[in-house]
Amino acid sequence: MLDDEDFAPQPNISDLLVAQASEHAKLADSDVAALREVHARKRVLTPGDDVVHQGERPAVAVMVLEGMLARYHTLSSGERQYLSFHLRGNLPDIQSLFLHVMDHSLCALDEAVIAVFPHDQMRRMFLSRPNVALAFWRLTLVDAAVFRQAITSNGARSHTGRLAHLFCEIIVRAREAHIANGWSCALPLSQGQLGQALGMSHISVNRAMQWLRRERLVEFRKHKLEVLDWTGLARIAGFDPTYLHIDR
Amino acid sequence: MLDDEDFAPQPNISDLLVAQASEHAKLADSDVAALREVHARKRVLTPGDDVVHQGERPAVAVMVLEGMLARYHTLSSGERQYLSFHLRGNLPDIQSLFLHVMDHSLCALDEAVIAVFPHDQMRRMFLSRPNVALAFWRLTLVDAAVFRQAITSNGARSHTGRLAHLFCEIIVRAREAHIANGWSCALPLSQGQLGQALGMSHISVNRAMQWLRRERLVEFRKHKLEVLDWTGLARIAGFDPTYLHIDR
DNA sequence: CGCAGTATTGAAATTTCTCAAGCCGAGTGG
DNA sequence: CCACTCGGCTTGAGAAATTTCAATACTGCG
Repeated sequence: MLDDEDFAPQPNISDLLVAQASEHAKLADSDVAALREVHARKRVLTPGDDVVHQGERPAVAVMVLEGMLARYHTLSSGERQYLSFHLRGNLPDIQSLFLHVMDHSLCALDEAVIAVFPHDQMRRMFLSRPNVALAFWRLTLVDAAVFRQAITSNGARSHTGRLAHLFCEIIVRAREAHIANGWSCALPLSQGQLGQALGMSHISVNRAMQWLRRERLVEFRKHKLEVLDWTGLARIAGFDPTYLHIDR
Repeated sequence: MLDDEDFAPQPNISDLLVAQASEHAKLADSDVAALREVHARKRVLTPGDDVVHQGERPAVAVMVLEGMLARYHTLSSGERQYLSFHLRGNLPDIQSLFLHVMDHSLCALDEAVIAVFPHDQMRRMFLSRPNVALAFWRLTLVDAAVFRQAITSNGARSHTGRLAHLFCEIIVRAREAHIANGWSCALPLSQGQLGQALGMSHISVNRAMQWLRRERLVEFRKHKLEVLDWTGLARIAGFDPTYLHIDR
């Protein structure tokens, strides 16, 4: 069977991991070498596949290589609340290294490919290479900042504001991860799922979407997001990219 | 002027810091010694005082000694969204060590006392004592888990569910921090502020509160929370303490 | 005592959700 | 190639939840 790499070159796992860490701390050559020592397995997911489930105690952590993953809570009612979305390079369950039982689940939203790292290898590396630990720590801190924004979106923004804000965040992060095409990128979510992320019904999502469309701010069709008017969209969203901490 | 300690013995700063770190990682004697080397300043706050403000680049991090602090976002409209509440022992802006510009503010909710630690001392310690770094890392991960719950509360729970959930979280954390008195503890928030935390109007908070009261689940008067029926409250809230990761 | 901030109440205005139906496009099997 | 189905999108309208507005208590404090 042919590997994807024959068609669309996938980033090398180690390269991506090093790139990710380097965004968050100044690494010495020895740090980079240590990172390259980490042994990863690749895994392909189909839409809806759970990587880990709420309550489990995983022994591995993953990095997104292709496609999109999401974290979500399952309420006792069975209702689902999406918590965050994860693009190439993200490590959406790195916290499981230290928080042993999962307080949420992680699933694939589309056809996705992930790299799987054993916990013990990572832990060993963090103890021997404090710099690397700090890099990944910072990465989890940015995660937390994104959660904070979501609280504010769900708590204080209008429906259109929420949707616009999510679109802003996704496109900025996609561009940052070099998986955007100018001002458009993949966003494999239905309106129903958007509702489960933003705390609104799919009907409300639909109406907010139409408003953004009528104002010629964004286009969203067939799982593809296209920002038509960045300035306008960011204004409606009240979007301030500070919280993504793309500086260091 | 008399020090508070003459009346209500305040925990020693170093002890509290060590206790906090020990909850999250197994520390060697040398780790503890290093922690005790950190030099802290004490600071007293009055209700409403900001410790750091959104946009600033603090050079220090703080730990709560007495009273309660809160993180919050300020929207362009001027509206405020509370993000989290912090009790004795919490380090509510430790992330500022690595995320240099604050994406939110931190304020005192009542008369509060904090310990102030210079960033550079902490950073030095983290590099020389990876174990300690891991302990504080874990602490920020629990923080993130609490944010995730807040997303779900604001997004998917009923009004009474949200209020009940917040109450559950606060009482559990207060008991954990040994600042509760059985099933009651301080909670220096007005109904309006609760609304700004839970994404609902103060009227709705009032009505949810009355419902919880009528059901004899909780009592909340004069900034004091009293849980009358823990099981009932937790059921209404859909509260599962897993996310607080009080295990290790 | 009176002020300021908070809590409470009722009712109208508004938003949001639910329900129900129709539509559209992609994929399937005859 | 077309009819059919399924899922997701769209629309409208009534029901329900929520907010806003307005007025009235209550409380601690100077």
